[in-house]
Amino acid sequence: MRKLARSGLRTASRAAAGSLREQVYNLLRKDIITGVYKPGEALREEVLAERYETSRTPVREAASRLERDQLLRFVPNKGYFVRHITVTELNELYEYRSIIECAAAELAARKEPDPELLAQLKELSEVRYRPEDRRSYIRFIEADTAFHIGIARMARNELLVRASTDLRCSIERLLYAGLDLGNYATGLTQEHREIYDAIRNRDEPRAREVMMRHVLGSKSKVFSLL
Amino acid sequence: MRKLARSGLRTASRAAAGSLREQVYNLLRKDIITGVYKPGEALREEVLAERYETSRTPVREAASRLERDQLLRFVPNKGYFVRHITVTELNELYEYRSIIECAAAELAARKEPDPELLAQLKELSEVRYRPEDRRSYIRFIEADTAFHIGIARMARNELLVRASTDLRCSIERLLYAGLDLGNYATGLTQEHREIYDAIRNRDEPRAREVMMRHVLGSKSKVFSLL
DNA sequence: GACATCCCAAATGTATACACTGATTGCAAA
DNA sequence: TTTGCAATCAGTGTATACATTTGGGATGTC
Repeated sequence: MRKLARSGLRTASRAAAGSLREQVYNLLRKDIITGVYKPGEALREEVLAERYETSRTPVREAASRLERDQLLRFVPNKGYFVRHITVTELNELYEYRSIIECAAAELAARKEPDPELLAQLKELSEVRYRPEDRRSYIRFIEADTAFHIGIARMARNELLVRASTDLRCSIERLLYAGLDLGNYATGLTQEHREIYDAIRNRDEPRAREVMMRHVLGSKSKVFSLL
Repeated sequence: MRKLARSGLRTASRAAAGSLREQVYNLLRKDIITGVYKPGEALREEVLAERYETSRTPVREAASRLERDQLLRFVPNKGYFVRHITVTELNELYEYRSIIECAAAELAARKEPDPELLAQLKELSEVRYRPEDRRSYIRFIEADTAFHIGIARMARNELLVRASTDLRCSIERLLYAGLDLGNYATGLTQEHREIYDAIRNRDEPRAREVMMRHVLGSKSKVFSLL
């Protein structure tokens, strides 16, 4: 049985993707974000181990990370459950997001820019999606994530980068939920461009302000879908 | 050998302190913060397992949490190392701290206060320490942590509470380092009182401003010890 | 003497067996 | 019929055996 598993796809992908716990983390994270597992669903270690062709140990380590990412809830002696997002938590999420990302935008505008990062940011800010085109929407989500994390990178603060990265778990999950609900992301590209411009112009107050509008706009779009 | 371990102190403390991984996490965290392990020191899973009278499994889970807390650095296939704090990281730490804690103070002043929490905050803000008295200084550190996390609680945002809690790992470590270096914490009690007053008076701009001064003051004190 | 190669040892990475706990169900007695 | 107790079971908590990787040291050759 070991031999069989080892000889599968896993071995090939392993060298590329790192340790099993990382692979499981990435796969499980994606499956939760994209809605493969429904909120409230119980995830048992053994079942997950089978599904991802590994043992409980890497699954446990991946799951405990996902608990920190707010995607899973852990109950001692009971197991892991896909988190529900309550309205209260949604409010807290966007409040926190505005704190982190507005600070990141302001700092990104303040500090000496890395030309390469700036160029990447420009490209990312121009990614659009076509309504009704699921694939282009998914590409947009990925660009959106890279854009927002890129701003934290420009702020040159690893703790902010990490906070932004952590936030994206929850945000992407909402964006994927919006996928089935209509044209969530209308107008976001234009806002991204404004944020980029403010940062390029080293205009700190405007960078903060435009980012705040962007976050609040996203929030009200999400709430309108409820 | 198992039997022996089970019959030791551990069994008694276990029910109180929760699972072994939690116990190991708390003990190891404390030992790193208080300087039992020196920066750069390599911590091997098996050795830690012996030291805390358990096996590698809970140690691994505790260590991976401590890596997220910025107390350990993990190198694949090599192990865990107690983190050095560089000057760059110290700057980033205080920059991030000011973002999180100023936002928390402002929100705490904005939102409807919980009377019980407010009373606790008042008490905590009054804790002083006597110079040269190591024990009173340690009590002050604990009160300081509870005070700052308490403000995040008043802000009624779990994500902020968590961010503040995470920050305290690194901050406490600095405070314990200051323990051997002199009267680090002079004047902090007075500043705590000002922060408390601003929050009680629901004065948002002042809460933010006083907290900013407090954080920047702490930062320059830490830097002066280098 | 220096360098390259191979092998071994030490440490983590993973799998799995065993322990413990909490919940549920079934049975018996009131 | 209802209630309480006990036994069983499902699932995590922990320990440990085994696999894999990596770095260093020893040995051999140029």
